[in-house]
Amino acid sequence: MFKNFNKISKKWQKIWEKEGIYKNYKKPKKFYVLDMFPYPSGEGLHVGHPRGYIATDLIARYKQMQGYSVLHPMGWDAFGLPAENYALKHKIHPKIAVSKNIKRFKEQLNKFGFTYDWDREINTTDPEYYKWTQWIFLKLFENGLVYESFEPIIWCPSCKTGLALEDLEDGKCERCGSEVEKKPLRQWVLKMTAYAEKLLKGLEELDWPESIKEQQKNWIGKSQGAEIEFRILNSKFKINVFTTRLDTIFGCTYLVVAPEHELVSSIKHQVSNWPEVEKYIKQAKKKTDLQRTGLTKDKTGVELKSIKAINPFNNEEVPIFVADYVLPHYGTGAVMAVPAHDERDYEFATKYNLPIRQVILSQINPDFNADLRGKKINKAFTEDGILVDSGKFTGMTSEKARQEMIKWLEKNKLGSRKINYKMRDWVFARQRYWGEPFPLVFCENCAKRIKNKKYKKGEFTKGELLNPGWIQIQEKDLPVKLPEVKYYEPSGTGESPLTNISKWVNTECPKCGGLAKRETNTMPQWAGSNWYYVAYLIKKNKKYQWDKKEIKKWLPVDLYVGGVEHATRHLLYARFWHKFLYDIKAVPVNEPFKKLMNQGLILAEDGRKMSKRWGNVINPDDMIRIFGADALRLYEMFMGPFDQSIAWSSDGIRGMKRFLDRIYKLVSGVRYQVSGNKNEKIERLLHQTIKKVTEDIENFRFNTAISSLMILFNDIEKNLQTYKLTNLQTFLKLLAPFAPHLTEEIWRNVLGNKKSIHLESWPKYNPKLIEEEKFEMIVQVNGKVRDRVSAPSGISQKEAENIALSSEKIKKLIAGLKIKKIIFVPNRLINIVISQS
RNA sequence: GCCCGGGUGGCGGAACGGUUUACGCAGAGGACUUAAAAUCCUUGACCUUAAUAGGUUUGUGGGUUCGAAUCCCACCCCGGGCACCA
Repeated sequence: MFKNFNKISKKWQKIWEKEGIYKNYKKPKKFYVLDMFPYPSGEGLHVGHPRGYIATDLIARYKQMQGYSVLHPMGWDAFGLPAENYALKHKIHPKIAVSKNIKRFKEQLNKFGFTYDWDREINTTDPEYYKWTQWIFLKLFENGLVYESFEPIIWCPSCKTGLALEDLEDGKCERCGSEVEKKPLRQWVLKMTAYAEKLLKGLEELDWPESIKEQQKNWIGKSQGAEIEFRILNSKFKINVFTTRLDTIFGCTYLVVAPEHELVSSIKHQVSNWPEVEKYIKQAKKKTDLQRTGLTKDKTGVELKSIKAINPFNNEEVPIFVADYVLPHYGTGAVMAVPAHDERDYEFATKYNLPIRQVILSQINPDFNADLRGKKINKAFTEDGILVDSGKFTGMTSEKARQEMIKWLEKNKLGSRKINYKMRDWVFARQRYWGEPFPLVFCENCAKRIKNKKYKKGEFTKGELLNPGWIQIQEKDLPVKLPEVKYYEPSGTGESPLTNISKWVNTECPKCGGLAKRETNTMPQWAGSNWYYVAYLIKKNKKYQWDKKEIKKWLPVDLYVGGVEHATRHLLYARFWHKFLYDIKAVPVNEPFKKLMNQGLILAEDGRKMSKRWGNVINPDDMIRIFGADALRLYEMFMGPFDQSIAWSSDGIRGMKRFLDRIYKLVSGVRYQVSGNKNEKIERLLHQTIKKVTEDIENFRFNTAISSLMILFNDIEKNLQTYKLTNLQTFLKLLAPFAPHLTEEIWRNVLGNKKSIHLESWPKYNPKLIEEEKFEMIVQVNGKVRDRVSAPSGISQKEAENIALSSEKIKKLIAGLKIKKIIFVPNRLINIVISQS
């Protein structure tokens, strides 16, 4: 190996830091480029982690050269289960573990020569930081977007905490892989569903990968339909059902309610087979969602005997079933079953021998109709069609019928238009130590006062009235600090370990001054990452001030880079909080991240994920030691398309080192023409490269940008004597964002420039200089390449024909055959079409 | 089951209606060296041919087109997401 650049790299990193070349925030145009901040785990970084950071760094440098004020900060997401589990395993306090890990991560990152402004470094576990996490929570609470719930939630028996739906992977705990259970638990829940429509709508204007938008859209899961009221025969009770297929209602032959449905217990005296029903319900409630909804599972259910519901459209009496395939938390927890037109209902009806009645005819496939009508149905027809046997709606299309039927429902006050979302409210409490404490206390006295309505108007906030007894800590008393403890193991009882610290728990009520107890649950890991992109903007002297001027200056984030795995977690949560902050006018824009890019994974050479378990982890420290930071940076960008997963290759990085060595060798060892004659060929290649590299960086096609830089350099090497110094300087500028250390060394040390290359301006290309004067014309006969001839650029079809037809090869091929037509693509090719003999 | 993304040399990939295989890696041959490493030069899919040359080839099969890796239809395989949402 020619030269190890590590000393050089370190030298420049120090100088850049000292000169503060990345902290130029005075330019009028701003660019905020953000990485998804890492979780400082005990394992340290492997070469896959920095792939996104290299890209953002490259873009930061590129934008700076284009004259932008570039903000590129970095920080640590350090609360939550992984840090706490790591601490438990290694028997050190999470606070110590976190600071140790951060130190390690920072060292590793700094070796890459990234442009981070470390003055703005943030850490979600810093009380000064979580003061504002708590502040946002208070605002949510105050505005009635937080409620206490005692519903059974998902519980991980290994992590000993409740989880949100989003924390599951394949129905198992995303952190430890354990089978989860259901457990009734006191919970704080955020009303994320109140923002469902805004979250969905906001997606439209975002420059995000379509697949991520699609994932969020599916997660939000909007359906438009109708809610219909079914009366119960001989009873005051009613059942409301939600359907998106109102047009099929004449085919409804029974109703199904979830075991949790309130109707079931309220009318149990009228149910003749109650013991049987009760048994079924008990069993169903024990199951987790996975067991209940697992795809292999057969549908089961039990009829509520002696009870009938009345279909408001035809006054038909239909039986009612309890079945666990109906979900309690979606829609009304009850459905009208139309077995002829819904696969699930069809399956259930077939199993329990219930009538199947077709009311929609297929317009596309009449065979299907013949089968359905009269004869035995063997499959549900779930598409739209034409209504039959549907009273006055017969003959309408599904679309039209849905409209008319809703009108009819609304007129007769039997139902209405309704929109439902799959997304659920966010279970926001964890029964663990290592998280943000809630800024809430419980006061018996205030609870009583609220219940007895003995309070002054305006004394309690919306949230306090919604959750009687829960009182907000005042803003001036934030942060509520996480107490220092010796033992922080989760109790497993569903109570947080904080419960045992009576000194901390017992406090004074900020409202009435009476005795109060602190909330002992903590916030989930995602809380701190919900607003960290704002935190960078408002940090000053280790403290944070909600500085609206700074926020306005920088938001939204212009470019956000990170992994796809956050599609329905962090990226949805953060958008939710942001939209809330927008509504209370704490931020000036309604979406936080304008453009999003996902980096692909870097897999180990064996094609598996890098993991300690497989012993296939590649450490960037080693790569940097052997090949240098620039070679590693360049290689990670060159490997393949940025958003695609790709396997590491230890040979590949060697090639990059070779490329850099060649550059250094050439520039430091040879004299070049300081002034030379104008060389059009070189100018052309140079300007083509400027264009290509610029466009490729804009489009995240770093691999092809690098390859065009290689093409240019190969030519420089070959024809060195014809290149001018300025040509070489242009090449170095184009390479600078990719290989910042080497280019800086050459720029300042070898070429003797005073100012950093990273403060130079980005080269511009001249479109006129790109045009070629000659081109290689492809001559095809019947679409097959038969010859290549040199031709002047811009020639007409006639001229091209003459050139093509004078080619000996072509003459031979078409001799004696009739030319049917000639296709000419200017500056590219000519295709002679002849009749086949 | 549904929704995305992807199948191109020995390998990573490039080209997204017009030369398939840019650029890089690995390989082969050569130069330098006592030798090796490093470096530099040459080479570069497959089949037929002594060579010239011709033919085949972008997962498979069909279609549109003067011309398809690229557009359309059907199927196969790999990766990811969602999953009884009425």
